[in-house]
Amino acid sequence: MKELAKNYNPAEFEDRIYENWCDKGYFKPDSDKKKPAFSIVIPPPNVTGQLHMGHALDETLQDILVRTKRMQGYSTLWVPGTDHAGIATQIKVEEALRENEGLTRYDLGREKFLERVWDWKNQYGNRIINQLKKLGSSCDWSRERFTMDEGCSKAVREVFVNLYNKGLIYRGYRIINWCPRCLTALSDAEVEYSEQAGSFWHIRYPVKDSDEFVTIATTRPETMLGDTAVAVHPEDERYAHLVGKTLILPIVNREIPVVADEYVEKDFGTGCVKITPAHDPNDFEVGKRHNLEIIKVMNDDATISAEYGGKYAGMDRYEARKALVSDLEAGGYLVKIEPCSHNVGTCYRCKTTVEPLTSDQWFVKMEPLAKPALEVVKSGEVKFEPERFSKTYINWMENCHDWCISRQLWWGHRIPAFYCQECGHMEVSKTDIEKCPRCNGKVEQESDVLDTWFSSALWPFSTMGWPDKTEELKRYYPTSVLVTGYDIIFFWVARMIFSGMEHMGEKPFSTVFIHGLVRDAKGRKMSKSLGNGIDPLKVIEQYGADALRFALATGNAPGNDMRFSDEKIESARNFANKLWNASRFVLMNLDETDEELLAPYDEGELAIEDKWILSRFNALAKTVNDNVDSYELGVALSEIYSFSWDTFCDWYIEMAKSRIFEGGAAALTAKRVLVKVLTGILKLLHPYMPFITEEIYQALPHADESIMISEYPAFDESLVYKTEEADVERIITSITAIRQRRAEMNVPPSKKAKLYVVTKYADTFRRAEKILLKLASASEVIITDEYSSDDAVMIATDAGSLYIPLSEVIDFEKERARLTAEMKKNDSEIERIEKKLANEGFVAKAPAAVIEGERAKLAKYLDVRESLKAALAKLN
RNA sequence: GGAAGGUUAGCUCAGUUGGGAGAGCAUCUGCCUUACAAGCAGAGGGUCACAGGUUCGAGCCCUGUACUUUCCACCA
Repeated sequence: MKELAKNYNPAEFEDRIYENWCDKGYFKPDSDKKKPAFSIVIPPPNVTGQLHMGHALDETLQDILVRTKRMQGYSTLWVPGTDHAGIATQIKVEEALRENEGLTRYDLGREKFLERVWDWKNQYGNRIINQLKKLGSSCDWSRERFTMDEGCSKAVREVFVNLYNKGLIYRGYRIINWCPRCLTALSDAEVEYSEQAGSFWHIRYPVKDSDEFVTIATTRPETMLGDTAVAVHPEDERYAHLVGKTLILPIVNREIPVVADEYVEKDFGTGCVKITPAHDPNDFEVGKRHNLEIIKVMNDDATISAEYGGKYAGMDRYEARKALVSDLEAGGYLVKIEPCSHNVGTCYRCKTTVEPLTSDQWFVKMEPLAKPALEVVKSGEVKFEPERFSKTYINWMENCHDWCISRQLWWGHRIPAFYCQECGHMEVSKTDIEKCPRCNGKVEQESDVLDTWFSSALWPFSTMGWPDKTEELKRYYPTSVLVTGYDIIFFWVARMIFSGMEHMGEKPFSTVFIHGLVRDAKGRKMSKSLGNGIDPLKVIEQYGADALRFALATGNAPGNDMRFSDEKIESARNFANKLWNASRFVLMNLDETDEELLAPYDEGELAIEDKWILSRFNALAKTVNDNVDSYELGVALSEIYSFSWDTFCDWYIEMAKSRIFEGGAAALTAKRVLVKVLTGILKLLHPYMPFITEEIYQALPHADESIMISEYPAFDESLVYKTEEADVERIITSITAIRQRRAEMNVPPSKKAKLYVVTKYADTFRRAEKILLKLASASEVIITDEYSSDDAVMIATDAGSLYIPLSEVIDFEKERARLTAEMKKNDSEIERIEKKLANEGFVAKAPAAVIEGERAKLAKYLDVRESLKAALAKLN
């Protein structure tokens, strides 16, 4: 038997334990085919990223599920891996390149630059993986994947070509979201909107060959360089006469028509809208309807183009805006400037204001893919937990536009389209080609890469070897549950679902377990710019991974955001310390052999408190299992917490002490029960706090090589002891009442006093005598039919009347007042219940169990009344 | 404009089919009781946002109001 160190110091054992688990191969799925399968694929963190609290929460929840299922006898597979994170990674490498060498990626060229990114990936790719290990994650590391590894890349090509051949991927000249900082197109999901203060410029456009003007209102005057029409509502009488007329675009002096389109709101602004098809999604649609010219006035970096910019060419879009406004004013075209606030789209990676512009891009046609993906959620085949997030999903899926998947980056999966330099033919191919299949001319591959999320969407099956028909897919697909934050339902969850349906013909997972964000103590989002992020690794260093996991897993409901604070982590650490010390106590009293301690006991030797704690533990096992099944991990954990601390430590250990210190057969029984229940607690807790539970388990007499491969406690019918539970609850009630009275009278525990008990549960009190002596500061327990003197403190409980002769500290006047007050309160309770039971509606309609409960309560209150009556009679 | 959530103790939050509200931290009192002061024993503290409704019974279900958070869409 091992002894535990005097103080709980997680840093001493966490790494050692983790290494051992890895060495033993416990994280690999059990090959036993008879075991049911349970599988999870990790939401792959960015390969160059660093562990943050969001990961820590996500990992913790997954690990809790995986470890629980593993102990419950499932063959569990948890696939780890990382994401190449196109834009994010490329930006980082470009920044380093600029800082260290003063170079841009163009200086290096595509090939050389990509070599640098791979170097970077190889340098930092392990960092995040090692950080995940620090948390205790029980992933099968032998199956670690990367979204750009060979297998995943193969899957990406397969999917791209299949979708292209089905007409679900197409190339087109459309208006898209463009980030002038990242120099790439973005999907709708990658644009974040933020409310910004702006201005509403009212500008006059003269009507050709007339003195008339129309006044348009715009928030983006600089785009007027690309105006190709002004639109009014077809039923707007104010402007009906102008429809079909021609306007002279100020400054530019280009002629543009007035068109009628229902898109225009008569009552907003001036009722006239300038139409810039190249730089506004709505205008683009209007332009299509009226066959308007598309004039793109901006370059990729959002400077004004030389072709259409005139004197503004080369200016940044905001510079150009300023210059234009001032020129308009000078020319007498500016009517007024109104302040207004409007939503501006920004790049989700760099927060630069996106520029809508027309461009040649690749798209995924969403409508046909969305259909089955909606069906599978609506039918409940894929369930969101909590349920409300399915509405978020359905709403998005029903309204999403085609997905722009091409990115003007270098880091990513290069789109497998090949353009013939001779005949212009485009060939989409799973394998690289060099010659045009039509004219044998030289081909060049599309330079764009795919959206990062294109490959993440395939993660549940690409990591299992698809497109090959592998054993893994057969056994572990669909996966059991996906654990992720609500912030990537659109980016990732939705796309995995339609991808799974399309390519596998089956959902990728049965349940989507959604969690919220981890915020700082003040409720703010943790962010680099605020500098309020809490580093999980530092927390682990200081408090241990178990404390971190506990703090993250408890105290909040599924799907809700949570705050992380020192107070929370300290409280978690304190719990670990409590468990540590309770275990130390048990261990320091074990001097028998492991065989003796683990030997099955005879039920007959059990004391009532033994049966009580076994029965209570059994109920706990049921609650924990039930709550895990319904993804209420926080509830499960807090049940384990309060049982361990309040029930086991504060009551059972204290009760067991008298027998333990006495020695002999009774002591052995007590020790066996202590070991059994403590081990049970450790097992239930192991998925939540894997390290400390293993460390203690190894020190205790134990049957399995490791706690993580032991069997998870489950409800056991043979361990229900209703009678003993009620008996011990009565004793606890009595002890609590005695302590309460003594505390009120300022009698220290060290001052012992006799305890006279008048009760109908004499046998129970007799069996609990030693417990009462120890926990109720009794010098002697006298069970009697009647207590006749009037010199004692009287305590009325439903278990009986308790008398403590402490005449020297008693103020009889106060005693009388207290007992009278208690009587009054008790009577009002009696009255309340009697009234309830007299209510015909209640008796007729309430469930039998509820009525029975009320009757039992009434009986208790009536017992208390008897006790109080007797006491008051003595005082009067 | 649409949708979802929140409003419960001083603070942060639980509260799972409706059956007289809980935890952690904080506060107050008393304890170094041979596992633990990161602890032990007690105590105080809540018209469960507000107004109606359903029900024998509502923190929980329904309607409305107020404040608040987030997401989506967007009228230039």
